[in-house]
Amino acid sequence: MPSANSPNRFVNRLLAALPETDRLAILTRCESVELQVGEVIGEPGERIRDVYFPAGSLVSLITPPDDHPGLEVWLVGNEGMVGTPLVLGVEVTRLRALVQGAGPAWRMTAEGLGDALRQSAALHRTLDRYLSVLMSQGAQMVACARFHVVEARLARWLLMSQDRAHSDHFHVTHETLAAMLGVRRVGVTKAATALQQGELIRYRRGDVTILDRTGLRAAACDCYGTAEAIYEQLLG
Amino acid sequence: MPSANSPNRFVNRLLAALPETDRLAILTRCESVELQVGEVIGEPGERIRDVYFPAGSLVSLITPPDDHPGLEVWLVGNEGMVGTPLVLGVEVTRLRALVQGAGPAWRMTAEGLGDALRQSAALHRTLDRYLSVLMSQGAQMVACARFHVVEARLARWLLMSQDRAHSDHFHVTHETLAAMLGVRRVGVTKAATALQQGELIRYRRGDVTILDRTGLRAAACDCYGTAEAIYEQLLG
DNA sequence: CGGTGTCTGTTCGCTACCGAACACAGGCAT
DNA sequence: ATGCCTGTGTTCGGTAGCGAACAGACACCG
Repeated sequence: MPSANSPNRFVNRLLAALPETDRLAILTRCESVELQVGEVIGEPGERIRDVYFPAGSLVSLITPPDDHPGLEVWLVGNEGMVGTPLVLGVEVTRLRALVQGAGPAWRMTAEGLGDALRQSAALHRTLDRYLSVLMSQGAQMVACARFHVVEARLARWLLMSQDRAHSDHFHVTHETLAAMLGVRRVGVTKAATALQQGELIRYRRGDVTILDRTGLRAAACDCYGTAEAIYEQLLG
Repeated sequence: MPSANSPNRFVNRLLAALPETDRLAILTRCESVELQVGEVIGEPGERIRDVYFPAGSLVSLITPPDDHPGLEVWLVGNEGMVGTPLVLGVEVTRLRALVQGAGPAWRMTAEGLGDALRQSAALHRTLDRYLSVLMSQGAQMVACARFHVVEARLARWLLMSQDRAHSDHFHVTHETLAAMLGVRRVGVTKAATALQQGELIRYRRGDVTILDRTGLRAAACDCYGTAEAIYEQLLG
């Protein structure tokens, strides 16, 4: 597991997969930014000004609370991108993009992305495939949110977060997790307590450490493995 | 509300939105087929051979049952298309496509779609927008499956089905509805009984008739209106 | 050093839904 | 008619999660 200052702290897998020339051309259009926890880089109904390719950072895409609390649909780290509607020529989003983990990301303007897509067929192909992955994973999330118990969903979230943040330690409160999973904070506390008693994780005032990744996989729902498999199949 | 043999029984809205010349060129690549209830026109993991543009027919896209019953993610009628991954250059699907309502559809081979996309920028643009709609509606479905009670979700399903089938009468059993909504049959029976007692619908051995559309809208969750609004905003 | 806000733990009664099982009615075939 | 299959209605005990409310524990700050 790479440490916080490992070399691939600045790598985004979508961009890394591109041919050298395309990648360099695209990176010159990008700006390197440091995302901060709690920062909102996209709001439902708003025009998308920039797209982000997270490197060490972690971003939640959340359905806006109509009558319900709110619910994370996708978790985006260095394997993905924020601002996908632009790839399809659509300038608005219906999801809130909330930074969950601080870290670097590559930022590009909407126009920059348009130019890049026109110039690099490889980029276009890669992002199209990524969209396809998101649709499959989204379908999976529907079932996950409907059928799986809080404890399993929490374990899944922690695993995905660890993968994307490239660290076995991160900061997130029960309250925040509850908002992601669409349950009460009490429900998270209960599930987290169980995971801690099973020596799978340790946490203390928002600082979560993953102790036993294998055990956590066993506690998580299959959605974790399935989601990873979908990605690897199309972009691995 | 158009009757079962109304003129737009053979119309697909995605195709209808195209400029005359593009539409005619595309329709020559299409074959008109009659889909039968229960027919499966796509299986998880399989290569997509054909895409379908339903006209009077109705198709459910369902997440495969891993440990759970199974759950409808999208309902596609004459406003949409089946086989969307191909638009993104991906040849496999992870969803089961099950025909819920018999009726006509336009069928095109995978190669035909590829050619059509290359020749008609308008088609490409339209389908890209449609994909964007699906992603937004999918995010909505995650929340709907998680938060809303069976009765509201059933009402929503009936409304969507009515819109897409262009008929206030169709055939679907409680058992089937249970599989769509991811609940037990008993749960559907209970909810359907309530709707029937409220004089919103009538049903008898699988034949459902919608009596009071306005009342049904009130009984349904907001996801109905939201999903329609998303579509209209981008493709209306 | 005490005060204040954040984070976590626990309790209460309540509801929607679950799994399983059984009863019954309409329609079709023999 | 008899029997069978499909579709619907009902019941039972059990559980995961809900809303609300409160209590303790830690951390920072003046």
